[in-house]
Amino acid sequence: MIRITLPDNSVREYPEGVTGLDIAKSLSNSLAKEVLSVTVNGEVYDLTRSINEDAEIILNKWDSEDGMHAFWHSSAHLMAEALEALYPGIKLGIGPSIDNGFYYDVDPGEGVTITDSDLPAIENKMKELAQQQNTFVRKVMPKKEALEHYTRKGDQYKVELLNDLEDGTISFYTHGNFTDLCRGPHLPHTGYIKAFKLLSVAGAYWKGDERNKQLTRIYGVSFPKQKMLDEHLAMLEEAKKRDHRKIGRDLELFTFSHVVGSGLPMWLPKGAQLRERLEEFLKKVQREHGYEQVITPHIGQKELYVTSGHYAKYGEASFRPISTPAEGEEFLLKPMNCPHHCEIYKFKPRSYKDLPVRMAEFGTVYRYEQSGELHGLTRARGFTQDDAHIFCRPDQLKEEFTKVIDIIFVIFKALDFKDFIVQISLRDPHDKEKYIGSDENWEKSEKAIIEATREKGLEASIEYGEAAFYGPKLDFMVKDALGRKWQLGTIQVDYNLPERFDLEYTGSDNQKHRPIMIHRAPFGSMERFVAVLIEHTAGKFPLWLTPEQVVILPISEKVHNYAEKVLNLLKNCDIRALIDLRNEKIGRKIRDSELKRIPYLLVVGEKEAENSTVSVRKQGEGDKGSMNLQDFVKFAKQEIEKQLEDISK
RNA sequence: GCCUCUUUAGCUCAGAUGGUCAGAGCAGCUGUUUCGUAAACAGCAGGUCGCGGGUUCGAAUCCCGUGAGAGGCUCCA
Repeated sequence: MIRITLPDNSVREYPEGVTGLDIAKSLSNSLAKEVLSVTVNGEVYDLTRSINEDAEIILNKWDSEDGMHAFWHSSAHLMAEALEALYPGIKLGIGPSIDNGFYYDVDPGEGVTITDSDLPAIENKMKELAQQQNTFVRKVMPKKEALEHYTRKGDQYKVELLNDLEDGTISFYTHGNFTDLCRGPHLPHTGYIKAFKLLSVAGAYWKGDERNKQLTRIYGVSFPKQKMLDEHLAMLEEAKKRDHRKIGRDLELFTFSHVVGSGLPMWLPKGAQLRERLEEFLKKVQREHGYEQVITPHIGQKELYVTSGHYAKYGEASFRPISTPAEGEEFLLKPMNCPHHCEIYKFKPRSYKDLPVRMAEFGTVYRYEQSGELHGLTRARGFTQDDAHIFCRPDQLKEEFTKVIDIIFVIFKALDFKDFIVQISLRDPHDKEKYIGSDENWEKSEKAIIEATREKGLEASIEYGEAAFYGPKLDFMVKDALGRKWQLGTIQVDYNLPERFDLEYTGSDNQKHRPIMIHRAPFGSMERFVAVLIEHTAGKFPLWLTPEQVVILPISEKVHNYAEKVLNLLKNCDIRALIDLRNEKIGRKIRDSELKRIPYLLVVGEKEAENSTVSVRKQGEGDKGSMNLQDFVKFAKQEIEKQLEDISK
């Protein structure tokens, strides 16, 4: 007998070789129906895999990631089985579960393409196979035998995968006629997979390397119940409605024109207003933190970027240089602001007493992003960074770094971004060639970031190989409506540019010293930040920020005079108000204003005009009853002022 | 840049197998209506069907090229 410890710390005895499913059944029938995988001493097992020693176990249902991933992973196998049946000779790459479903990368063979229109047929085959309720059987095989098998089969991708694996740990899963190299774990049988949908077809380079062949990736998602699938698909539809590209058009915030060029956003009046308000807000916070605004030109000599190292790294993949007609001098559209700021630093000799120097600029930059990468405002070719560079002494580095974290917190709190991910991006220790600068400086800056992050009590993941080529970064990522991660705030430590631009300050010892640079952008870029803000708020911006705060809706022409009076009063109190004088019924005016996400709607008719009142509606909440006009003005002003106070705290 | 898909009026979309297929709703304009809390009624106007070639007696529809967009991959100073 072995001793099994359950999550509530109770201990039960079972015969050796007992399975997770056996244990679930012994606890309750309903549990046995819901459980999907079992975690045994920290390792996730199939429910049907025997447990041979004392263990602490957790039975994973759909509500746990380990349960869900077993489900999706098994779904990927089911799909692969269907694909093998429908496309003889198809070769399989990898087929994992992901955050919201699963995919399989396949090579359908020369001249065979799988398109969206083929997905229903694959789904039908999957349905048919799922109904057979084939059990997943795990088998461990020596590497040699496995290699022989796949070599014989001509499955070059699996052979490649096998070559990277340690012998002795190689497991295979078989269900029905389908066998796959796989770590597992899997569901007991395919019948668990009751509801699924194949979502899209995409190209994906083998092993994520663009030098390799591009395989066909099929994405899908599956659930234990049809109702859950329906809800998930409905949720995806809802998410599409929050897409910043759609809301941006509906609310007249920004637009693109293929005549101007792809990836070059143009801010419409309301969007420009919104953006300027955000910029003013950040400027104020930065002033309080000792920053000074600077302004630099949109172009710079090519030499500037040769010096900075950017030209060597990105020159070939950038917009081509522009040149002067007479002299043929080459200039680049600036892809970043730091070299210009370095030159401002050099404007005069600096003393250790002057540091830190904090130079801020809303700098518009242009980068040649690959055409397939452009994505609304989140990935554009022209965008404005809320950039700043801090030039400081080594002894100031950590404090300056943590102060930047504080600013980012102020911004995120002000705009109610609660779910952000913090990522420390370090260099790839196996590929140091990609980076410039000495090992010593890299180690110093990586250490500084890790320490500052720890001192701030931030839970950060460490990603190797994600650093900028000149230094490590601390990134703040936020997800969009469809769960895609975008980097917003970023802080980067840089020892390299000061060296390359030969930046100096005179120390208390009267010797020349090298300052350290911190690059930072709390919003990241105005474009990307506004995009994510739109998707988070669904266009319902906070009162202090929204371009139109109050709309006055007269019921008929008879009260236009009174309505105009209300408008002027609000405007005089610096409330952004507008009036709807259209010859429309009140229901229509309300609807249109609601769709424009205007926070307050003031309905005024003859009753209101007589008593100097307004009938107040709050967006999304309906009728709030009538209010004295003066009282409403006071109330609205107070609410706006309170918001502004709160966000600057 | 690569893979798959899409591209018809400002927006959302109809337009089997090429032949009154250039349409609808909303928005716009003009009238009528002066109205109490999420779409009044009527009329009018709007498009060389992304662009350029080709096949055909005939192309929105088929083929080739190209632009733009979507979902991914790669990339992201």
